[in-house]
Amino acid sequence: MNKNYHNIYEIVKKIPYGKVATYGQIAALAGIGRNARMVGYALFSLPDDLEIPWHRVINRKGEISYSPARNQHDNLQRKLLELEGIVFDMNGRIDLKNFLWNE
DNA sequence: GCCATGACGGAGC
DNA sequence: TGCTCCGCCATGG
Repeated sequence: MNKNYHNIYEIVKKIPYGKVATYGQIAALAGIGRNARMVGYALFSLPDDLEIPWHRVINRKGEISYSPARNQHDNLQRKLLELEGIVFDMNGRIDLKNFLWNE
């Protein structure tokens, strides 16, 4: 467990209600810019118990990305986001223009 | 220690 | 926007 990983969690927790952030954005803010993949790794190994809004973290396309292992929870993340007022288009994507978190 | 894999991102087409 | 290729690098076999 690195300090950077800790930063990732801290940053994800800072994402405001009704907003989303991309992996690259999180990585940049955590000081590990190029390691967007590590952000995904970190979140993947994250227990659901903690109060970390992992569902507000998406890929650059504005779509929810998830591991095959989490496949059964695909609608969970989407549902959580919809509850926050985030709208999905017919392709299941989020309008980053309106919902992307600007620090 | 090498090799394959991966919640990704960006450049090029 | 989509697809492909490449770069980055932690993690596991």
